[in-house]
Amino acid sequence: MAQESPTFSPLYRQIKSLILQALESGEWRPGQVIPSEQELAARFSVSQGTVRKAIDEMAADNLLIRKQGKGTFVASHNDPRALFRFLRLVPMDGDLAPPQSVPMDCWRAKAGQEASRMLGIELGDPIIIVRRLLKFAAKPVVIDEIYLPGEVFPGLTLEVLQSWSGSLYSLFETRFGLRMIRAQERLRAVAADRSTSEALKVPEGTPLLSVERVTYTYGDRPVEWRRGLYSTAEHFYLNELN
Amino acid sequence: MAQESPTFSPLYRQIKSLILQALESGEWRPGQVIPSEQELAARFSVSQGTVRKAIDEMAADNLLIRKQGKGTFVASHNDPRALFRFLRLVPMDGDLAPPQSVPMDCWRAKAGQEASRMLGIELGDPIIIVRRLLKFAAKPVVIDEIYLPGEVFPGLTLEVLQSWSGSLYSLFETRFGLRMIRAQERLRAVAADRSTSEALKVPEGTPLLSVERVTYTYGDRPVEWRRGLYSTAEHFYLNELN
DNA sequence: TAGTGGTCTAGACCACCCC
DNA sequence: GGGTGGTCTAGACCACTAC
Repeated sequence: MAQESPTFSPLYRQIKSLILQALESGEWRPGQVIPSEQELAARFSVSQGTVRKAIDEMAADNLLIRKQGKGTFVASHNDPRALFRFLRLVPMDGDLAPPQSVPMDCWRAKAGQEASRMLGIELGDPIIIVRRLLKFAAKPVVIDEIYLPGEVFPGLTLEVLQSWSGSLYSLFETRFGLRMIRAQERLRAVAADRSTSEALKVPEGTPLLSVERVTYTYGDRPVEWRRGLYSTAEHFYLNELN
Repeated sequence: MAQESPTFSPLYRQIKSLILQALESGEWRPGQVIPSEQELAARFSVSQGTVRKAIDEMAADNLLIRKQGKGTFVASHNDPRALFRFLRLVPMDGDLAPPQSVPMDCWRAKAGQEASRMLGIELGDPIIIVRRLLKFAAKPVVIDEIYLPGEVFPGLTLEVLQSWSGSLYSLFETRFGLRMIRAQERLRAVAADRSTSEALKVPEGTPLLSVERVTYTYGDRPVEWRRGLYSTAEHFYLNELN
């Protein structure tokens, strides 16, 4: 008889969003354990099974990582397994060695039409632009141009980038407390222009894979827009379809 | 004290593989309902919760589709929602209308080096090669060359292809009882050769997206290898990274 | 009203990890 | 031995669909 709420949400989803809030607020940091399922069940006054289902979904979303016998951990880009989560480039023959990131340039600018739309900020807001090279086995394969909202990355300079040995997202997470959750990539084929061809050491006009990526943090907030040009002479972009 | 089995498999996974077997054997066909969770629980002598967990995983794998109040159904490529499961091409501005498939050629041949390796068959085994165009809004965007193991597709001819109005995989499923489960794509950028440029109506040398796909049916058995050349002037390949 | 999947609970036991 | 996540069960109730 009672009016059902038109936006009915099961208990475990409410628990999920409470845990999400705690993550967002930094109550538990990347790499750390979160409380056990029993503790969370007590804290939220629900059964362990309900907490379990919430955590199940978050583990499927790559937000948490379960380890039997040890506990549940906040996912981190410092984890070496996270390195290839957003990088789908694979050498055509052989081994999947981690690439070397070579920051080449880093400067400040004002957001133009496209950057403001992609990053969800106002026209003219401060942004940071990074140019960097990705090398596989000492050979240049990708040139990236990365656009970041200036307010989110205070104090980001070329020096900071160059002195960091891990991945870019690992730097963002450690230094700016910003965790990348998901991304969307748009791929096209383009011809190498002069400066790109020099950077990647390919003839001008060579077909390259253009990969535009928008990356989101908690709450589906876009915090990075980048365009990469991939030389696919000895590598390909691998995609699993399920 | 007892020796633990080194290949321990929980009950719900055993149930899962039993249900998988039933699917493979054709006991329930694509689009049909499978028995209710209660019935399956009785059949396998386990609790409903265990069956439920097995079905949960299979739904996540896109093998089954749950519909509250109605039942659980075998996933089918005849379902219009399945159309874009393997096709990641999206128009740059606007609407996602279903493309039109235009089969151009279909002939028999013997498997060469590459085809035999990709399809897991012997060198010289009979294969079928299909060439077809994909049109979006009446404009040619993709040219596909598709390699199929001959034994799996008896009686496949250009006529059969041309008289079928649905998707290719929907034809395979309906006519040959073959369900495509997952696929792996390798993307590169290449330059359009003469014949491709004519088919896609682009200048020779235009950068194109080369998409090589291997598609698998039950039991991870490869049953299709195709190479598509995508014109990315007005479309892009969209990929979600989670 | 009856049947389906979806949620929630409580409790028992198993597998794994660390002390 | 004691803690963690992982499995399995049984039962109650809710939400949705069909008739």
